[in-house]
Amino acid sequence: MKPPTVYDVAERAGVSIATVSRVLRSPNRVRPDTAARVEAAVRELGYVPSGAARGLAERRTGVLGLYLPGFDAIEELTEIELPETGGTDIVSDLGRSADDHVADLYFDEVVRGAELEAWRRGYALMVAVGRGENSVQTFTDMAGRVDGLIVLARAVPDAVLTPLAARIPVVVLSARGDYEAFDRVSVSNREGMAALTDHVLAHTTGEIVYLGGPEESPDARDRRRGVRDALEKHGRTEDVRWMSEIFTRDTGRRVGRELVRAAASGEPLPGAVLCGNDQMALGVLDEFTAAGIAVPERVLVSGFDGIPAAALSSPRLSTVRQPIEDLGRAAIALLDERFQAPNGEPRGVRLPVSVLLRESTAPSV
Amino acid sequence: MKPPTVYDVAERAGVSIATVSRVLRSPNRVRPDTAARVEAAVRELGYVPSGAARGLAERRTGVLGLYLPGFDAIEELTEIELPETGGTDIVSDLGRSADDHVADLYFDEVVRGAELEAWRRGYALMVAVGRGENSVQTFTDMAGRVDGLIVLARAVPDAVLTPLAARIPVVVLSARGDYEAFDRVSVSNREGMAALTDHVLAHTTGEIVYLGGPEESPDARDRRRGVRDALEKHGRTEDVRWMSEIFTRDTGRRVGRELVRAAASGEPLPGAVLCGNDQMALGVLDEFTAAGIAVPERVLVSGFDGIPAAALSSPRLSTVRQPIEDLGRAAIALLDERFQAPNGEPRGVRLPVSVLLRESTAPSV
DNA sequence: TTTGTAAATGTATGCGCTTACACTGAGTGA
DNA sequence: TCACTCAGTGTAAGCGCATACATTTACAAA
Repeated sequence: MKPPTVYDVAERAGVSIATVSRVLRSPNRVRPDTAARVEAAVRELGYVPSGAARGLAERRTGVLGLYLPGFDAIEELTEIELPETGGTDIVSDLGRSADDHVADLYFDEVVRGAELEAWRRGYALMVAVGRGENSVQTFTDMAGRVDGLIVLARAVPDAVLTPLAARIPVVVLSARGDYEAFDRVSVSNREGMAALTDHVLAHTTGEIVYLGGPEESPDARDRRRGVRDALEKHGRTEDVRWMSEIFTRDTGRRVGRELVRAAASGEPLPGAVLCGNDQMALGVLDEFTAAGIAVPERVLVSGFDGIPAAALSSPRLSTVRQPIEDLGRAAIALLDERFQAPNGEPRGVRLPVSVLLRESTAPSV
Repeated sequence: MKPPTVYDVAERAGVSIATVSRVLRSPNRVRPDTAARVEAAVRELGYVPSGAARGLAERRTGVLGLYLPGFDAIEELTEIELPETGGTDIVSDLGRSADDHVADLYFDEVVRGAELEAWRRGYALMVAVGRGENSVQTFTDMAGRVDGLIVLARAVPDAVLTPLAARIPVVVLSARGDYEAFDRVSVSNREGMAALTDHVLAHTTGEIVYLGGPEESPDARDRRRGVRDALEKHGRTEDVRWMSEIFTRDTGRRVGRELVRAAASGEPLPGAVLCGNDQMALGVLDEFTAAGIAVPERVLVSGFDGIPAAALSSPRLSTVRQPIEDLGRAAIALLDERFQAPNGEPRGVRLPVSVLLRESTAPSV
């Protein structure tokens, strides 16, 4: 049974398809009684206009796209069970440690921000993620169905992105120096880290350990640069021990243990351990706390990201909060503005970060 | 400058549009060298196939839809600033209470689950939310552009949903007794609450306070029924004081204060305070802790939902975790199966909940 | 060489809608 | 009475693609 079309509605209402279309698009251009007849026919047939046909005829879809590179969480997904019976699973959850519960998938917040802003402005949002070798395919697929597109920097080869940008508005997220031909949104990663480091340097004269993320990560690089900026400002570029590790709480614990051990064997504790993200910093805190090393009295610790857990630790963690959700929102806003002014100069928006000074770097009194 | 079409590509490659289409859809049906020529032309022109045209011709889009009713978070959104300069905002965040930071928008997880599963299965997901009086419009708009649709129960009038379901597969989320003609997914709200209550009743002989959500909320109603089920099982339906309030932490605090005050003026403390959600329970805990009333030694407290904060409180909160993310995932899975078997019986999937027994209801030793 | 067959490609149609343009008829002013 | 408007409606032409069917080509067999 085929879905009804304008033709069916037109026939039933005794009008032409043009009139049907008008009733749906510009109701004030038809006489009220014909409109009523058409609406009745629509209702009786359960007619739903085909978005594809409309999009084709109108050359716009009212849909915005957000494209993200694939991430592990998807690959790890297993088949979901579909029980009809439900049931209750009773779990004794006593004595577990209250930790990595908070899945802090960076993308999540971007997606949510984009969704909220898109909805607010009356667009629908289509989200797709690349998977394996089909990712370019997935991307162009999506590009073909939207009026504008948001892409995470480096998620798509330039050879694909550049020609596309000539067709529809494209906003690049987290672009750094590159992508100057595109509208783009980023956050002040580097400045934020510099400001936090600045604060820390003002409160300790000891050695600084910088526990940063992997060399390849652009985020990690920016944050490292921020640290260096602050060190240079204070003329203390020699006081630092640089480390590059993966961004996990376990990494933080491991490094924390090493520092504790070193201290036990007589070496001085560093004045501060700056971390490239909150998870690492929490790991370091875990070990310091376990070893009875008082933070911030004996050593300062700081993080980056502003995840919720950073406000629940003890001591609470000084950190830099990135407005990730705003990243998504701003991108949608940029797209929307680009529709108004298709040929303006590319805009680069930089969102401010918040340096949250909390107990873990409070100057020892 | 108009986007290139198959015609442009065909002309450039010196072939017909049919061949271009074949190169894109079924590459093994064209000679490798023609394919190469076409691909070159595609690249040179920056051709991106129109999703609308394709959808129209193929009568499918590869897109699934998720429709949610509007919620306050959107209405409250203000215009976002788009600064070009970035900057750093330094905030002294000392001494703040570490609390409602975690925005636990129920929908979030549904959306995320649906996204993950859709991506995993190679679909794109389109998410839309209804806003004000245009919501039906938004809904049909979306319905016209997708191959299948997920809708939250009651988000759309039956008069709209029923005829649509004859056209494309529709899955209803959180359907209760109704919606039997649709594929649907729900969780064992009632059974979960019954199981948790059962556990609590086994560990106290005192009065039970049930601090539930608003009467109108179907969720609240189901949970209340679960409590009643357990009370009946234990023959203690008289031991309970029922309360219906809005689902906030402040509500919990207010009620907590009342109980503390009553206790101070000589009334006995209840044996347990069961709450309709975690936020309320955390509010109650806040006040008990502040007043020095030991939980679980003097009174048991439980929540519902399994939000992250419930695992970070002290004592940690016993609660029932709903597999919200799975709700979204299961819905997508159902849709996908429905594509295989368009005419099967409607399926009702019930997902199991997990009762998480933690310190807040641990039997006093 | 001719013929048969399969692979490769082209032609033409239709998917369901919007909209420019053409047409109709009722109302207007002269 | 007769142009002349103009609101209301119809006609028809695409929008860009996939694909059934028709045609051509390549190549093996006769």
